[in-house]
Amino acid sequence: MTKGEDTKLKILEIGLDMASQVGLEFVTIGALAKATRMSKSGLFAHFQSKENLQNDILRYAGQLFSEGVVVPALRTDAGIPRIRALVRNWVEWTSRLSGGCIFVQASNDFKDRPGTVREFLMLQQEAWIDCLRRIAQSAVRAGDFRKDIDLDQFAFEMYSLLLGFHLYYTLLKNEDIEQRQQAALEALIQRYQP
Amino acid sequence: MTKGEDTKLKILEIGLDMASQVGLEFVTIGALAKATRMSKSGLFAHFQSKENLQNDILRYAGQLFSEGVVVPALRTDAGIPRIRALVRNWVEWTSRLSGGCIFVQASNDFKDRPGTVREFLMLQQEAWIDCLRRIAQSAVRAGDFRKDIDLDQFAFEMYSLLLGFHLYYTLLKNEDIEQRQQAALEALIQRYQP
DNA sequence: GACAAGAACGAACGTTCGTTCTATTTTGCG
DNA sequence: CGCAAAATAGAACGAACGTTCGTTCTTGTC
Repeated sequence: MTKGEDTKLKILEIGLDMASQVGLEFVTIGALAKATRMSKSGLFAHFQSKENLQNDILRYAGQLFSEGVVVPALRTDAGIPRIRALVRNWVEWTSRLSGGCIFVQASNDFKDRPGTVREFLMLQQEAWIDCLRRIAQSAVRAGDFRKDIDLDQFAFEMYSLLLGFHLYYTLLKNEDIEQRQQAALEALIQRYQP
Repeated sequence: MTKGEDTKLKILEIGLDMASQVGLEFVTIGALAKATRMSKSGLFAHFQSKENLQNDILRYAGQLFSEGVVVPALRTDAGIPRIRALVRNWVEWTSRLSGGCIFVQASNDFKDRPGTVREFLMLQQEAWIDCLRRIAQSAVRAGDFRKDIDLDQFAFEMYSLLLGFHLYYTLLKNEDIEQRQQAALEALIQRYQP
């Protein structure tokens, strides 16, 4: 790892956390430079444009998300245990960043901002929903879910619970919400069982 | 209605729609002045500060929300029909603004921005959740829901579905999502029935 | 230890931000 | 109509924005 790659990673780490709080558009070059104790121009040289910075932050987040949420879940037993693991990992991922899930934040920010950032976000979100779909399918194969269920419907309801958790958790600072969400998850699981 | 109040309303109307798309922080004085064909200073005189503008936009939205979502629902029969009406109104409210529900947008934007705007948003969201709770309670009284249900749990699950709808609708432009959400709502209702 | 390449810097660019003046136009009332 | 008050405009402010430039400091290699 060269020196440049090293500092770039540190920038992305701090930028990611900052973005989870105030949103990608408010991770200004100046503010990020101050937070990393660098000069604006020195930092800027790593990205050539703000759009690149935003994309790099999201790609970096995507990597962490994959490593921290999806992959570990896929290592658990297929079926309901895997679903529970995925949710647990997602909640933990969301609590790790000080502003919650960066993708939820950025999806709201960029839904009406055409460009490469939004394009990336749409792909990421589709991929995430597809992940939920697959995990439901593997639950069907494992015999934990009925065979006639609607996978997309499950993915939607599952993600909705996470989004509900996210709002209660980030804006309202609701303490009990993880239990609420877990209770809702169990009810959701039960509805899809044979 | 004096001339000043009239133009102020027009400003708020356009500002509200703009805010639903790009977020309250990006409704800049300059951009809003251009959109309303006014001068920056002429527009600014109505609000004295940007924070006032943001608060006024949210208060205006709160009024429309109350008139368009809550009040009409309260005029329908208590119980399940009222729940369905509330959801229907919320979806319609969300589709009316070109960027979706302003409160969902702003809640994400301001969750880590201390100030009067966030304070208002937290109160508004608490009030909305309380509205969901009450409507569930009236369903209990009407005999549509069991007596032993957890009202907060219902409110959470209900709002989660709306938030899921919101993301699919605004970012992913998913066409089928209203049906999905309706199906999930019916399943949710059934779980709480006697 | 010399030396090219890479990394970080400070200063400045034009633009836009929110805000504050003063001046001008428009409004509504006697 | 006349005139104060209200409403809008125009110009300017310091600060911050993203970006560019040329320069300096730091690497790693021969």
